[in-house]
Amino acid sequence: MTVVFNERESCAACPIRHRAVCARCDTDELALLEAIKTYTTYSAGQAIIWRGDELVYCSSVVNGIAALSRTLEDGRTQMVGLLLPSDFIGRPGREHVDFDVTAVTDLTLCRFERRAFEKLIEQVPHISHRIMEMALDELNAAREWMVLLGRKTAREKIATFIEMIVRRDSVPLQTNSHHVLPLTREEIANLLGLTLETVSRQLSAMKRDGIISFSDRRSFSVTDFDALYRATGDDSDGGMIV
Amino acid sequence: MTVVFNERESCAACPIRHRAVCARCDTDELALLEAIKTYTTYSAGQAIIWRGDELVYCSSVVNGIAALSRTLEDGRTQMVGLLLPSDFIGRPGREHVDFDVTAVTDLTLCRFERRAFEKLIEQVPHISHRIMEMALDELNAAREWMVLLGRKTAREKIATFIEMIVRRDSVPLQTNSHHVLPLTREEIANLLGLTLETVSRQLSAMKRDGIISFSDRRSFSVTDFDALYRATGDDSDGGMIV
DNA sequence: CAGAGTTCTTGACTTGGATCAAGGATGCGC
DNA sequence: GCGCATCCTTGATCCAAGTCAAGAACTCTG
Repeated sequence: MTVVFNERESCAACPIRHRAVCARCDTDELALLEAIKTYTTYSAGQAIIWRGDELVYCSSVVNGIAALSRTLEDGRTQMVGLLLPSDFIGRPGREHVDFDVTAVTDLTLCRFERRAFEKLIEQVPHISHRIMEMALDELNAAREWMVLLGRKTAREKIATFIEMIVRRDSVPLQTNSHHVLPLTREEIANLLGLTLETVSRQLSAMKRDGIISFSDRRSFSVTDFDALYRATGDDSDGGMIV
Repeated sequence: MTVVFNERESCAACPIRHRAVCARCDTDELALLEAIKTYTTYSAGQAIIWRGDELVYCSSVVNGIAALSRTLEDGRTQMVGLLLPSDFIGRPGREHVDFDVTAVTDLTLCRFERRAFEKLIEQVPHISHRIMEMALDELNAAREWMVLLGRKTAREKIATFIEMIVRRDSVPLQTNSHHVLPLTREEIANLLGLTLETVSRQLSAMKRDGIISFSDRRSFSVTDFDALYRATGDDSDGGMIV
């Protein structure tokens, strides 16, 4: 299991030191961030902020998973992103929050008061440069997800999601290693733009087809990686290029 | 109509001077960009770059509209963004292009050789800071679009699209001002994750319902703005906050 | 380990949007 | 201003995924 980061440790020992907004900072710059940081923890399922709230803090995910989502008037909800360790929450320069943020698992955030953080960004180009890189990467990921939401079938969506989980856990890919679904069926549905029944049916179908097998409802392994990849509907060229 | 920017004019006279990647630059910094810029033009329908191509240039749209899109193996295509004047194309730090880029209308780009541009970014924090802002805004827009693609009905998608066009053209909003659809029915379909037949039917339905009226196939005005807004399916609170 | 609340699965039925098909409008080149 | 290509509209039919419903499998609490 993940070792929980001890809050008292310095930034130098932080598990996301080399991937988060601080990645490009040298020791002096890190000290400036360290001076204004605080940690907060949330337990699984807890709401963190709501759309429309005043944006008081910008944060990095230290460990755990959070979700960004939007709910329409009648209750339809769409997740627009999963936030993993090192991912950034908040938009420096904005007064209000644009999406609901929820803790999917138990979660630790490294938090900066927004105004102070904005001042720091002006002084420390390494921070804005890093946020630029991260935002451009996120933008790419969001656009890939738009293709999934707009054009893929339920089967392709599920296959893409499974493949994403597997790729995230283990490079290089190997058959039969064990993976955990971090989300409930309903959360998967909200991420993929489906209903929970369709998610359940497609997972059962992929099990029946010998592509994946479940040890319990949340744990699976891939039994036919080729078939999984073919089921994603992705263009075979481009997939390799990245 | 839009006045076409004369290439020979300096950056100081550029129509996107205060909105593009150079927006935060002072006169000296602008000179550095000016030294490496070149202009290129494309005519409507022309392909600019393809996914997988080597990323040689980063560019800003000076005038016209470009589209970012991705096509799956079997030909299904999804637009993942419209690029309007001042929008940025390319990802400094990446070797390859991630999405196809096409000129939707006649188009002028202000272009920088990628390597040189990356060096400049390291020297001039105002540029990376501006790209950070722009990328975070784009990310928000992409996420809003994900909600549309994942959860909205055909009618809501079309209403949201129309409302977007109208808002873009004219603030404040007024009934009966004239607007132009910059895209064909098929392009609208690819942007909204629909088929061209469904787009056509929904536009006809909105005409029948007295929400919009067409003077020709590409030009319309809004006859019932309230009904249009209600048809978007958007949450009434949040919509106002932004 | 009993009972209550989740979460998940599966079946039966419905439906919104896709697909297939035909014809009309518009624009462009010669 | 005729011929051809593109773009758009409308109708008929189909099907993937949504909805509604019931019950099974977990899991948490006392």
